[in-house]
Amino acid sequence: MVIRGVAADHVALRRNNLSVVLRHVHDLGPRSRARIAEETGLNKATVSSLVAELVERGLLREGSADSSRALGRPGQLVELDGTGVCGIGAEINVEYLAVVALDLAGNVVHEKRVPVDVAHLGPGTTLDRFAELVQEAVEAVHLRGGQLAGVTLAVPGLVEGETGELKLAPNLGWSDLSVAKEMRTRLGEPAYPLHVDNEANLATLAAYAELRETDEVHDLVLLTGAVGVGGGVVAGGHLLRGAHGYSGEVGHMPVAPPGQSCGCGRTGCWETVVGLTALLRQATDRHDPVRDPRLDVEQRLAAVVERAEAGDVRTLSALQDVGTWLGIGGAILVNILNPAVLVLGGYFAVLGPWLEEPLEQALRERVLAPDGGGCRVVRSDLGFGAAVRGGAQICLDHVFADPTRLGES
Amino acid sequence: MVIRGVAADHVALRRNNLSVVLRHVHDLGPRSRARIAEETGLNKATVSSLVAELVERGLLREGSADSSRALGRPGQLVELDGTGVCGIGAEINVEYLAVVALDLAGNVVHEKRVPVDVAHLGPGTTLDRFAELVQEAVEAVHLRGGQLAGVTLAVPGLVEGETGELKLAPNLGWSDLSVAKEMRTRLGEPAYPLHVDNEANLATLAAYAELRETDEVHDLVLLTGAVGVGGGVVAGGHLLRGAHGYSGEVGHMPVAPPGQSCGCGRTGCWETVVGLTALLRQATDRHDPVRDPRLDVEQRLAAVVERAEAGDVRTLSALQDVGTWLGIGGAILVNILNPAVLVLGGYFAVLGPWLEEPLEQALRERVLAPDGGGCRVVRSDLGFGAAVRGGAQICLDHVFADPTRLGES
DNA sequence: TTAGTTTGTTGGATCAACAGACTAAATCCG
DNA sequence: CGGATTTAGTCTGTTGATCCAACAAACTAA
Repeated sequence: MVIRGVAADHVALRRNNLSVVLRHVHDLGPRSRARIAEETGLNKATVSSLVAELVERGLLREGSADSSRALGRPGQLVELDGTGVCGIGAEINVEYLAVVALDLAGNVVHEKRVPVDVAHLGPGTTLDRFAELVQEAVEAVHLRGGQLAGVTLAVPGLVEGETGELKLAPNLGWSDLSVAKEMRTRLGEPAYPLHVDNEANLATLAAYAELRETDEVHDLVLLTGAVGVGGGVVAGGHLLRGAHGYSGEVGHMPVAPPGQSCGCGRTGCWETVVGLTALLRQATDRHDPVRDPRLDVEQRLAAVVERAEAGDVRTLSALQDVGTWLGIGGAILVNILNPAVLVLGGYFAVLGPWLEEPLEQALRERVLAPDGGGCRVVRSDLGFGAAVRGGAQICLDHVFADPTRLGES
Repeated sequence: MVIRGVAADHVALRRNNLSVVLRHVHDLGPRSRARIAEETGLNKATVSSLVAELVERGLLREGSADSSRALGRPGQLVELDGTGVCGIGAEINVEYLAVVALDLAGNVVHEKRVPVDVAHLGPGTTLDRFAELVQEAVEAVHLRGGQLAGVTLAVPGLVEGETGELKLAPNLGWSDLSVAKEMRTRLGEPAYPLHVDNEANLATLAAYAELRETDEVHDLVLLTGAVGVGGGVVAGGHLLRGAHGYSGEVGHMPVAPPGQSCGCGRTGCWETVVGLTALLRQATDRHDPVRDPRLDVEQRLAAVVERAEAGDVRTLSALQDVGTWLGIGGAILVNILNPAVLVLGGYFAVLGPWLEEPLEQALRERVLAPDGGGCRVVRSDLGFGAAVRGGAQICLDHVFADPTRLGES
């Protein structure tokens, strides 16, 4: 179906086919008009017309001649014109602010990350700094002569779907704050679309975009390990947001034996056995510098990796345990959602080599469907920049879905 | 975003708008052409043309004059013509075979249910009987002069999405059986579409269709209580199937203390504390006739209801416990999926009045989002006929999505 | 040089939605 | 009672997008 449930006319038809051609070239790479026609089922003449409009709008451009075919007149390659349009993703997190601008081809146009102690700074000052960071990126995009498709802000907390209000961000100590409104004011009521979304959701979208480049995957679960555990779900090619945007809260599944108390006030939460804190508690002594939360996370993780590589028994045993617990909770998710891929992000990705074996074993044992429901475990290599990429990606997705939206406004 | 935008032409445009008008009349009831035009945004002339084609195809019909408006020429009401098209849903379950035929308006055209001990009978004989049951329904539809949109078979087990093969049905003791193929042979290679789907998934669709009649709900979770526990998820208006169709296996979440051993071979599974067996174990003595699995489930449940109503302390305490455990597992689902509604089906619906209070309390305590993520708990009143209704519904949904498909074939 | 192949464009045909004029059928009001 | 007003639905012509078939262009191979 063209457009789900909405009355359509010539304009919608054209929009749909523009989107089909643009996506086709993006997903499958440069190719001639004739080939696009053959592969999409559109008529050659129609493709010519669509390509002309997309070139006009600065989304496609004519490339070199196609010399790959032996016989006949060679085609003129049509390729994505990345430079014309950019999307921006920006993130507030416990220890840093970050921003990235991607062009339509997915290339990084601008990138910045500053360490910030958000909890100490408070919302007002943090958002001031955050707005400066975003404004820099906006200017960088304009300096390159690109159009801005939109800005998406990632926050580590519950974001109300309709209003974009931040209901609760326990790790920041914030609650009931309209980040969108505050930022719009600070950015001078900008004309471009500005959205707010959950950090794990956006990281999931980034992982999805990356996986799709090589695989035909439309169902995945992302688990990001930090102090807590974040989760995101793509089901049937759509990000699962839930009725009010509060989906993906996997950290507090009551699967662990009552022991350590959790930040949420209960015991037995999953993140008390798979969070970074849990790993370090088990792998190190109290005064081990690796436990020091004032140090940079990446450096502390590097130390753990070093010990694991050196064969340190206590470290390896802790990793084994965390991997198994990861599998116990992961099996719940796989049983409910049957994803094609379980993506490990955050610190799980860094320590993946030691976590995967016990994790996969636990999955095999506990997933009801044969062969673990066919679920693969992969590590995301986007690191801690996944959320900002996903935020920028979501802006670009709007352009791919409706190439006519830009240029007019 | 559509999974993959498909190239569209005039025909697709027309199909889309036919679908829009048909759905509009179905969802919002009889109304004049002028009103349809106003509400959908289509042109008056276009609506006239679309309605004419839908009448031609036997999906809509002209009703009486609309006397509701005070002024001006009264409109001719256009209403759903239920009689023209039917969908059939049929179910194999542990204790019975069932079938229902629904017309486009959702009215029951034919219905039958026969008690059968499937595990004893074995696949061959069971499918023979099942085919007879379906054939009767097909004939009933033809006798009424209706076109058959399709048949969907519900089975209590894991159904592989692509092939429709039944991988594993522990409660039937079946595995790796191509139910679709077997049934097609027995039905004489019929021309109508024949699909196989998981019983809980189809029950979920039925609940979704029912809820949508009154509410704007697009995210829900269904829990059906039987010996085990089945689950189904609708997210963003789409049934969540997972990569291979194995989604919704909620019964084996390891949330219970290790005690009773589960049919899957492990201990601690959710269904060992919320399944019907668990309730009866706690509420009754060993030789209580209510425990006798040879008796009809509905009668045994009626006895439990009677004792609860009479204020029997042991029964009430058991219900309280099951309700709490239902909430503990339910909270996991609500945290992951953030549904607008949690629907209780199967025996949970029957005993709902006693389960809901402890269930809702557990949800409030354990769901991270404020106010339980806004999730309501409701009882389904479809009883054990939910799956067959959902199966018939799914056939009709295809007609609503593409009203041109019928008539031609 | 010529035949064969493939690309991309052109002009006409088709089809569906749209806009506005027009007819139809009711109520309101003098 | 009859004209004004209001709303419904149809009719006619226009617009716009795709498709089709023919054709010119560009290249290879013999």
